[in-house]
Amino acid sequence: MKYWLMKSEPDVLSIDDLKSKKKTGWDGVRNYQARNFMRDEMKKGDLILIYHSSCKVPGVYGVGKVTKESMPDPTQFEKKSQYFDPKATHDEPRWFMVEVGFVKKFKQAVTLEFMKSEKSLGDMIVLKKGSRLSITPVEKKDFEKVSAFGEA
DNA sequence: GCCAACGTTGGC
DNA sequence: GCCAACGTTGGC
Repeated sequence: MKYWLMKSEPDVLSIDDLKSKKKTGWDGVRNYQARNFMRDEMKKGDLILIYHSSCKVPGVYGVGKVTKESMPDPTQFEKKSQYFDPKATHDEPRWFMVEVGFVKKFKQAVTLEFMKSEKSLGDMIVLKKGSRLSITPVEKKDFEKVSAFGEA
């Protein structure tokens, strides 16, 4: 089993949205590295730190899990979608997603500011300067530490 | 709103 | 295949 961190803007999908929807297709990712993680590496049962970006207090707000593995992202075929990709075909989809289920919302957010101050989390990719990747693998020890902080 | 960092595109 | 130009991300 692997561990991941997935970014979302709370205006688009917040941890509360995920809680009320129970699960959702993680559509709209248009970055090849992130796509490859979803297409090839994320497996059912993997746990996910749900991170909120582009908001007042960026940080990890809860935990999700992979409930369905790799499938074509339907928004690439929808002409009216902002994620429409004219080069994608049903025979050869370009973009893939996984389905993410709600696990829990932390008692307290583990903020970016806090994670930066916590030297033991220094290896996390999301903390690296200039890191824009919206899906990143997370080490088990870091997942556990962040979870512990969130539930403290 | 600014801007550094990064990814993608396209001319050559 | 290089790389300049452009677009996007995301913290601040």
